[in-house]
Amino acid sequence: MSDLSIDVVAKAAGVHRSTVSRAFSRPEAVKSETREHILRVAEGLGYTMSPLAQALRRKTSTFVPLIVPDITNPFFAELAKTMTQAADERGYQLLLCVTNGDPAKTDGYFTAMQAMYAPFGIVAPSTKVDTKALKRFDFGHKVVVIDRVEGDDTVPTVTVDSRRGIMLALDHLHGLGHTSIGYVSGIAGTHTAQDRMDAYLEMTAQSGGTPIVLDSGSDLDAGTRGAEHFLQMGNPPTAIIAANDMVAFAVISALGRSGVRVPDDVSVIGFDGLALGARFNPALTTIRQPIADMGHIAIELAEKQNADGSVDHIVLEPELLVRGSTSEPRK
Amino acid sequence: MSDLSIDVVAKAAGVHRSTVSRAFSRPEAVKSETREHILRVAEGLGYTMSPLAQALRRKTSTFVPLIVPDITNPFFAELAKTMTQAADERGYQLLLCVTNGDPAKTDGYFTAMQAMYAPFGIVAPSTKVDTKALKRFDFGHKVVVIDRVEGDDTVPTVTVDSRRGIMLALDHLHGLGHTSIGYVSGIAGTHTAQDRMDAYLEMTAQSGGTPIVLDSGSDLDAGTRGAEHFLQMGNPPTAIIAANDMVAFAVISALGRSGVRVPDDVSVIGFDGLALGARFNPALTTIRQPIADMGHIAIELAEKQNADGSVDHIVLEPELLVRGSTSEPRK
DNA sequence: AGTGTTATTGCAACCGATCTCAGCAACCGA
DNA sequence: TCGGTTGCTGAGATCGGTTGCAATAACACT
Repeated sequence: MSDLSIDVVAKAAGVHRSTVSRAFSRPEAVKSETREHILRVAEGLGYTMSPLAQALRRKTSTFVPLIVPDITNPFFAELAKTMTQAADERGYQLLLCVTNGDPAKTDGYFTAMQAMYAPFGIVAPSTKVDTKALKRFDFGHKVVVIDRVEGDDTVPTVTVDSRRGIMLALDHLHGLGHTSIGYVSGIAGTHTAQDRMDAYLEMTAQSGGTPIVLDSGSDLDAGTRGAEHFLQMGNPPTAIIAANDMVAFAVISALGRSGVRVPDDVSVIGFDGLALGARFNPALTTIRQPIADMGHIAIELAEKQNADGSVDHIVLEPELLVRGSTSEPRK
Repeated sequence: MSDLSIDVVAKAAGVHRSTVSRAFSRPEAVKSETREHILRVAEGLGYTMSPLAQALRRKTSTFVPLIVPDITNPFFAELAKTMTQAADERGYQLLLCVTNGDPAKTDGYFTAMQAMYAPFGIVAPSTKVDTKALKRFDFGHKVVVIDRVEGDDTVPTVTVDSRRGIMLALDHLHGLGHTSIGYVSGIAGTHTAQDRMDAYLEMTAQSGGTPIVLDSGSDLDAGTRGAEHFLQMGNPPTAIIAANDMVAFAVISALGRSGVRVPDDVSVIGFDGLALGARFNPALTTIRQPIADMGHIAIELAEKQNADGSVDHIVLEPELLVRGSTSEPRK
């Protein structure tokens, strides 16, 4: 039950250890008869190959690091979940690395992963990624980023169309009859977050409205501050777009503490489409990002880059998810 | 910048590779002069030891698997977060393994971790753990379980005192004037979940009340069903204890959809103390589990067992966290 | 039968460390 | 001055596989 090395199996099967090795990793190079015999013996012994030894010799492994700033944030949690699945559908093992937003830790993970011969990595950043830093590691040449990156086309990315998402939100709110719509930024200092805000600013201006940015911070308290700001206004907007679901939760919670009801007094729409939103009070209307797709695509992109060196930038379509936190403005 | 093996450093420092090895892993065995020189050279080259090679040779590594059923569940996410920290404070690397409740996957992770020479593992189960299954792996002898386990004292555990937690909740509610208190179970089929429910049953009976179990399922929809049950009652309880925070969220959300207000119409108290609860609407009153402590203690227990073979069962004290979802019953 | 291919398998070096053993120099006491 | 420690370093086997190369077997063809 222990100490099962390849030599043990080899002996038991009456062949050389290299043959056993081939039987597992290059089946076509072994006579099918022999192979089956070996496999049977191995099976009987309960033998599995050591990924460590394999990686060491092959100088490549199946460990795929997913680097996220905070696993406690449901967005990253959902990403981690779908990526785990996507990864082992393809025979990889996802290694979750949590940085807490500390760049030093990110660096640490990169060197570690390089040492583990990870074939590539996925980064879901909380701030604008510094591609130069990424490339200080030769490993950094094989990274897929879940965000838009600026000024560097050499790293594959997957994102959703922020403008389109904001447009969906705005259209939904306009359709309900809202004309005064506020915005609360927050949490992530990524390009994506920036894009959402820019889109909001631009599009409300275009439609003749006045942008009302309730808070533009990028920490966890943006939602709370946005709500406070809202409460202090003499003539507050009738609807609020939150940069992401977590912020929307915070906004609604803070508003509720002051007796402001959603959607009765003000409509709130989020951005992310977290499963959790369906269990919020009220259930959150939001712009859904296809998180599951993002996971699969990120891995495909990485594999593609490894294979033929191509660098793609995939932009996914978001989708409006109407639940309970938006309604017609009260007259 | 690449191909940095121990031999390269050895050559550069003019010593044998075994000396370099010692300089890193057994500093006291090398003349301090030599050691410092080696370290300096290594530093200059940007050298780090290969954890793979180390693990292979030493037959022990610093990889610590944390096996959870669902990382999307904030409880496990918070656990993962604190354990990550606890782990690398002690020089371990936490490997997050998500099973989705599939025992086969759990098995897979165990063999994998055994192959990686993990010194021990932590299991946060979603169902009663089968210690027999655990021990089919020699690795299984070095596992700490985050739950109470029955009929097997040989595996270390860390839990919180469920009875005490329920008592805290009941006392709080009684103090506010509630006499009719319902209960919604849910999500986890663990001993812990069982204990909470048993405690509720027992203690309300003791205080002369009638237990009202709104739902006793153990899936994600228990909360919703519990709320439905509540709505159909002619004379519903004035307060509800939820087996955990996620269930409480679902209860409040479902209640809200039917126009029932928390805490105005009914008080709801959760169990877990998730950070997310503070951002719920209303902010959730709950029984806080010391999740951070659990993480640290789990690792300590594992190390202790590794060191002297001792098997401890730590029971932590929960704590009442009063936020906005409970108030006096309406008359 | 003789020769050229091709399919299989064994051999042995190698991946990047660790660790036991042995060698050697400096040091101690008598 | 000599045997006995002690401190430090080098040699080389080893962990569990992989892989290029050589050897042999098997088969095809003329």
